[in-house]
Amino acid sequence: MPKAKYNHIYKDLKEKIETEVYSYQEMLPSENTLILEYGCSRNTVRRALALLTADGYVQPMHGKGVRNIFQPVEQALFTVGGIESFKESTIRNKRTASTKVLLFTELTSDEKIEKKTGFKKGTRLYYIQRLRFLNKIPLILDHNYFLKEAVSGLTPEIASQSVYEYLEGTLGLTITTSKRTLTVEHVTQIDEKYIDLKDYNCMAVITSQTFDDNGIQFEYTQSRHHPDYFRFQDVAVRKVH
Amino acid sequence: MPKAKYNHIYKDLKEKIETEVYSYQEMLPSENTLILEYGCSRNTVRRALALLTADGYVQPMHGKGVRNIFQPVEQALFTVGGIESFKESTIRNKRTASTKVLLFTELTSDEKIEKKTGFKKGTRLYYIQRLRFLNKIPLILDHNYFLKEAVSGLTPEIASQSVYEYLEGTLGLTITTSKRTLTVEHVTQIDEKYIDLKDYNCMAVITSQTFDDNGIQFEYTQSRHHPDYFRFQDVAVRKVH
DNA sequence: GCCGATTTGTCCGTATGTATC
DNA sequence: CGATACATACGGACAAATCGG
Repeated sequence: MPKAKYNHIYKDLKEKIETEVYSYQEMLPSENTLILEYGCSRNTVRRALALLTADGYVQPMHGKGVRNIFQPVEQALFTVGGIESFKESTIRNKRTASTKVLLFTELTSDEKIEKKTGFKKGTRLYYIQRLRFLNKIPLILDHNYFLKEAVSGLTPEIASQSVYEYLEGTLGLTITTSKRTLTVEHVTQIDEKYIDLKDYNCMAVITSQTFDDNGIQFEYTQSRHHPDYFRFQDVAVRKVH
Repeated sequence: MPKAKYNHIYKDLKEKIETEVYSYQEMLPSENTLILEYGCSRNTVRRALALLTADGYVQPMHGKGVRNIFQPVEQALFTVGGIESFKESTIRNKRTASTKVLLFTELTSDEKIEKKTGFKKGTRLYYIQRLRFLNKIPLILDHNYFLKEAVSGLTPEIASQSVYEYLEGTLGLTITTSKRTLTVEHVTQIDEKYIDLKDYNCMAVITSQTFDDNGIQFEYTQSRHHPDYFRFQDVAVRKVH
């Protein structure tokens, strides 16, 4: 599917870095060397390196070279990073997962919902509550709002499996951009009802707006995580100098 | 001095989007139009658009155009985003800020510290504890580890102002990459001693490793935030398709 | 459904600037 | 000073997706 040459180079270098073909703080081959290795133009090599830079894998140094600054991290418990579904996350985190649908209903956006979710008043939505289990333990409570016209045919059965697989596989929808906000909030009654938080009185909350490849927002989700099983990772890079 | 042309175009378009010269869901001018407007090559325009895409401001659609998907968000309380110092954050969040240095000391990294911070055993470090006030209220507790050889000349006085200003201004060091992990943790005795958390028994914790433009890690920081005054924002974009 | 025009996506080759060694 | 390496910019070519007639 992705035949893009720069993407191939990106993945190849990424794997070499992860498997320590290049070790921490070591220099990668120069751009000119990589051009010869991969038989491509300078732009294509630079594009792959730009992706690695954005991932925090390497650091280009003007006039000197490109340094590997990747350090393996212990994937503790449940780590959230780029765009991926719960199912994909569990696989990457090597957990067995399951989902219980607590509520599956339809509603129409009003002013209050519009302010919260970004869906214009009058829009038809699915509202779903789901409880997520990792290794049989209930750890995450999801509140999903889906744009009905974009995800028609959604059923509780699908919601208990992977909604994203349905959207991407069956409907041919492409998830592209996700804007996320992370906060820490007090537990609610419904949190306590389903999740054993021991003595914690708050949860890690990710709210996200997700857009498809037409720039249409089709999802708003609030995902409430057990503190002990939550870790969010991020790399920030200064633009320009 | 950012004289880069793509950066100028990026900032110009960004401002036009923020001031709603282009409104939400509207198409931006086509690449060819922008080439004429800015008098530059296609690559340069595309580079600016790529930055806007990474910011979650626009979404390019193959064969159709580039859509504005920017929505203004209410900057509630204290929002964390890209790389910036506490001082820069407070300015952007329009707060008045101050800092109290609780502890300023030197130490040598051992195995335990190496595992936590990434600084090799035997490395000389500054260890600083600082309390951050917003509008006179203590809200953030910082534990900083700085690589001594990279930030020589650091004093408690500087630590009570802006360390980053000292590093970038006086020492000519360039902050480039920051790897961050966000978790929710129980409050500690020292948290409770300095910060009024009301009935919260946990805090939002950002741990970060920061690298300079030589790819040298010069900082490890754990920043503990009051839940009511914490918000972390992020945009994730799918690579390839 | 077809065809041509438009628009974004990928890739190439080259030139010039700037920082490092 | 020259060689090397990354940074920016240009112009051109072709592919792929979309849209209107």
